[in-house]
Amino acid sequence: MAIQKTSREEILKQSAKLFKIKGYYNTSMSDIANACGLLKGSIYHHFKSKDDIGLESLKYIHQYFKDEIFSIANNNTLNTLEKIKLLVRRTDNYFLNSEGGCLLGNLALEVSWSNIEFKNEIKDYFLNWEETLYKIYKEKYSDKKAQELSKEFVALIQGEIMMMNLHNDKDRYLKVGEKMIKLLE
Amino acid sequence: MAIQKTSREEILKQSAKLFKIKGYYNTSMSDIANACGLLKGSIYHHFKSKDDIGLESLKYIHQYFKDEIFSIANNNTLNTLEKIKLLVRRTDNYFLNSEGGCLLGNLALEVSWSNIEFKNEIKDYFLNWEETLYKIYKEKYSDKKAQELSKEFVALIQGEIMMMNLHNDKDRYLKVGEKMIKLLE
Amino acid sequence: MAIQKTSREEILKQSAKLFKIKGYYNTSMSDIANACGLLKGSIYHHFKSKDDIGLESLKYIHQYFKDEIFSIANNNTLNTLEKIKLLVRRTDNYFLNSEGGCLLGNLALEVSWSNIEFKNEIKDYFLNWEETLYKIYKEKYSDKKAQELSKEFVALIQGEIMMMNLHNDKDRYLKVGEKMIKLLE
Amino acid sequence: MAIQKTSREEILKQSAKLFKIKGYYNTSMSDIANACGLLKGSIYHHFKSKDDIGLESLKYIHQYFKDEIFSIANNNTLNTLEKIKLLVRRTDNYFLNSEGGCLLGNLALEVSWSNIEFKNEIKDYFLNWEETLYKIYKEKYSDKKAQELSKEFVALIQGEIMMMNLHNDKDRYLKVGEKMIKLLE
DNA sequence: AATGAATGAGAATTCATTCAT
DNA sequence: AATGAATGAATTCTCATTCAT
Repeated sequence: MAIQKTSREEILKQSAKLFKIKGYYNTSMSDIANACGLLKGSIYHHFKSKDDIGLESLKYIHQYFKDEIFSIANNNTLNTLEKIKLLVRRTDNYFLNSEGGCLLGNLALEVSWSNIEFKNEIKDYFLNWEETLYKIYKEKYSDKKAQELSKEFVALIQGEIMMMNLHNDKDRYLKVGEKMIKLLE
Repeated sequence: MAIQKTSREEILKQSAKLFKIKGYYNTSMSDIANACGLLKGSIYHHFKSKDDIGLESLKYIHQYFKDEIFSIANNNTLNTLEKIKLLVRRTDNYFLNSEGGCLLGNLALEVSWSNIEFKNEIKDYFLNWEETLYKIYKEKYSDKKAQELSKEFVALIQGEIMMMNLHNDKDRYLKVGEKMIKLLE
Repeated sequence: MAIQKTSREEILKQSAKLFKIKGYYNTSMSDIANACGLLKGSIYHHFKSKDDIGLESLKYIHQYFKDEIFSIANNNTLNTLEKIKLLVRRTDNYFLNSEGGCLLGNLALEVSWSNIEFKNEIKDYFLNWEETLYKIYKEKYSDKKAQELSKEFVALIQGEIMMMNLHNDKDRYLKVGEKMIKLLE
Repeated sequence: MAIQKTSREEILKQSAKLFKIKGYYNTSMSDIANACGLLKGSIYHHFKSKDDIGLESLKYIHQYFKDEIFSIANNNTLNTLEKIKLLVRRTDNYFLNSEGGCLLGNLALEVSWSNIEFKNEIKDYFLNWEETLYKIYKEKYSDKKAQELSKEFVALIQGEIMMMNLHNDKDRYLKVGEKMIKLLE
């Protein structure tokens, strides 16, 4: 997920991982400090609060998706099928290789009630994702159909990630990607 | 003052609601006691720990689904279409009228890593749900197709509940029910 | 230790046993109720507080010693040697057959600082014990020697009970009794 | 406010004192914190639990005895009589000048049933003490007699400390030391 | 006498945060 | 930047006690 540049980034990576697996409220500043090889107090050199880390880690992952995945829709050097294939590959790569699924999705249910900033970041992320798929499906489908497909796939992916976490089985999740591609073949 | 103020079931109802909205770790025993009009300590008369309440509330909602929704698949007085329509109506009724969506789904991502008993209860719930849909779709579709549809709908419903919570918009969620019915018309 | 007459006595027996083994502060009213097959609340029908039970259980065991052991010194049907032998037999019987040693001795160090009534009861018990031995040794030894022997044996017995509890070995404790007898043979 | 207010050792000293006087279960973390001029929570910076403090305080006092008292047996610059005299002086010094008698002895009866680690530390302490006396008495007595004397004195000292605490009278306790010395004159 | 729900104070422990060094 | 001692509020849980039934 990019090379480590700063301690700040390392902290975000480690906390994103912990939040995803253990949940936001169940992850303590000690857990984060431990994971980074720091002491609790030292974290406050980089972030002003736990909520700050929470929001920044959401933004960090969101940015990663923007850079690596959502940008594909605007890549004019690829045709429609190539776009969706690349998108699926990159998405799978993230969700399958990083333990615990989707940070923004996992936190959506836990924190969006209590922290409006978190909720907005998460909403924004999913809207960006829908928009990305919409742009790609628009190349072959009607506006209405593209709208429908993009929204449904985003929801379905989240649902299947939940099931993948529970049942330790990647098959159903992978089927979604295949289905997304098939519709553009 | 030894008059029974609160039943075990009332505590489960209140905590299920709180867990769903605020999350498990972010809900304190004080929150639960407050919601029940009791003092913190009094809760321990009914449950031996917070985890006990957590597990029992999952079981309580799971049982509600078994009784009210999953049982529909075995109701021989209804035809296939009537079954799915009743199931969708009852499901909508629960998810739309109780704030915060689906307890088992919401907690799935937050707690299943840290509490294996919670995870097993949640897995079981989703398997029961899939089985229910499978039985109904089997009446019209092949085994394979019925399997696929049931699993996909369960995941999709969870995904759409997540989106409904985020975007405060019931339309997408309601579309899933319509789609479930249409496939059996 | 006498036949059960009342629930009250049963509660005292059970709490004496628990206090001896677990300590006073580490024994809860629940523990006592459990051991008696009662519920917590029911105990308050018989005793007005935990301290009440504590004090009464000390008195109960003290009374048992008065009746069964300390009275031996005044029994004119026995000669000196018979007295000490009976006393040792009865003492051994109590300390070896009831788990955990000597209630009054065990609690002496734990509670006498915080509860003056407890402390006085325990002091009285040990003074009665010393006096008993004194009377017997006076039959053969000088006043001064009898004083010394009685005090030393009481202390030594307590020390050896402590060691018996720790090392699970009755030999050293039993030696004290033998020594007590030998001095009067 | 991050200046070190209290060292680990200071906490051990204060808790050893409190445990000795009030008992282990009757001493709260607040009591300990108060005695150290800290807040409850701050103690956890130094120790991970109350049991941890309990065990470490036992070890701390045990170590003090090893360093200051038990080591005397191996001091080849002293003759037998000098050894026992120094040992008695140092022992008296500890038991008479520190309120409440002997930590390990006081806790022996209260906690050894419920905490096996405590029990083992306490057993070890008394075995070390016996061994120390054994080595010294061996210089003048037979193996068997030395064994007997060492064990008896250790038990007797504990018994007399209990009586000293109860009756507020040091005379009996001091007699034990005199007796220990007389046997080597 | 016994029950069992409720109380309220207090227990041990955790946690986010601060700050002098 | 990092440390680590300290804070103080909050958390889970326990306990002795009360009292209507």
